[in-house]
Amino acid sequence: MSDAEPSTWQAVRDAVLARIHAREWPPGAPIPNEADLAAELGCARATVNRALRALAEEGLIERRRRAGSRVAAHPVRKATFAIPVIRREIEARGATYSHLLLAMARDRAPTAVRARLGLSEDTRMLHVETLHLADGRAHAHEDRWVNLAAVPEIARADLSAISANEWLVANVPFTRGDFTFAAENAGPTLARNLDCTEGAALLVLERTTWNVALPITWMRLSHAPGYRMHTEI
Amino acid sequence: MSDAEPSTWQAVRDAVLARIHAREWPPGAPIPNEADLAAELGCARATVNRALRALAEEGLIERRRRAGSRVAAHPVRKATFAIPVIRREIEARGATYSHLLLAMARDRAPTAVRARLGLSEDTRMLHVETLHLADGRAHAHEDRWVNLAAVPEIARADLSAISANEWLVANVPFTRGDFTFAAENAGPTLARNLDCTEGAALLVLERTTWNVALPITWMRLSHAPGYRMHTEI
DNA sequence: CAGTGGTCTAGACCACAAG
DNA sequence: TTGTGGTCTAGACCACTGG
Repeated sequence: MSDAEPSTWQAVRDAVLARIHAREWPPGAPIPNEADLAAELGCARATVNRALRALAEEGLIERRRRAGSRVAAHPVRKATFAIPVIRREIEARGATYSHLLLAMARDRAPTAVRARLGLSEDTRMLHVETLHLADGRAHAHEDRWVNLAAVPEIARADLSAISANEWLVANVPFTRGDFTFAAENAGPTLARNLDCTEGAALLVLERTTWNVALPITWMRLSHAPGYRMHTEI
Repeated sequence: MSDAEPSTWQAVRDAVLARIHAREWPPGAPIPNEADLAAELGCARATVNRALRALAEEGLIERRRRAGSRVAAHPVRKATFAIPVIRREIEARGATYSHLLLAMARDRAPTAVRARLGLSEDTRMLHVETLHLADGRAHAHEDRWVNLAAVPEIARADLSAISANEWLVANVPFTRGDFTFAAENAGPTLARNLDCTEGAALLVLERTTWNVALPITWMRLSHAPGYRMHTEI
């Protein structure tokens, strides 16, 4: 039959993958149970389990107790984006990073921001505006509101030396985040900051961050025109 | 000390997570080795391994043989986007899906597309233009080139009944994909197709797909203005 | 109720890279 | 060289859920 005893979970994964790709097990079809597969491939059930779990995490098969495993009918492949510190993202491209602290003040957050964070009207917040530069040219504009009740220490940080982005990543743990990608036309202020024409299409990333149930910060990152976010499967 | 015997890998994961969040093990700090942790928490090393592997996959810790595990200095959290069949994405929002086959013809692909796929100039390709609709309103415009040498059967498919997107997902296995997100201003043609103003900012997704080394298809999906892609960590 | 995946264990060997 | 993670095994029990 197949090759001699795989016995490593990667080999089991590849064997299953091969049958899926060969349409021996077409989309929607059931896969033999772990015990049978283990017997057939000559390895322990735990090894098969490890392989099938990996495939399930990739979205290629679906597993349910008692119901067994089947090939995903609609292979929802998952693309994963790394959300790094902006400085490191820029330096990874071989460019030089710098940033400008455009504004920083305690203020009352706009209703939309408070709603996102689930905060009441009178919560004290810190508003920080930062321009991130790559090789001296505008890379992205960051508009951020920080919940001072959750992170009072940031008021004493020198955000012109370390960007708010990096300070928060290094100093404040978070457990949950919420991301939204959108495309927006540059308004007059953003156009000036990003040194681009008004109306240019910008890739905008909005992020809300919590530590368990405690809202930490809301951020909107507007990238300069031409920015492309890339990933592979 | 800590709570009584976790003994489940999620409990081990949470215990480690708690110490990381409490800065007991700050970013960059080493974590005890698996054997020690297992002894301390009163469980098998395999259980600790399972927990630490999960944390490593999330990007919260870094593991290296012989060097041990340490808390990630720059927690590169990973946001994963599901890339579903467009019809299902729309139906999941409770809207009704439909699509229009705008154009379909054998043609020579533009240089840029051929370059992306690594194909020679005289490769026969199928060009398909599709408009995806949600509740009858334009959702996204799909511009697609399919490598006929890899997928000859698609020439006989009725792409007005099943979108090329869905037909390919159901009928052609792929092993590797390449994604790019960008923001672009709508040109006159796209503006007409998407029923929006010229210059509107569009979220554009480009995707190239291979089966092992065989190029399958290149696609550009331009979403109507206002579309937001969302994910959580 | 019973079959399937989910997990834990104890022990073992291996591969890799830091010192 | 040697400590650390990576993995496999055989056996066991549990949790969930479909019939």
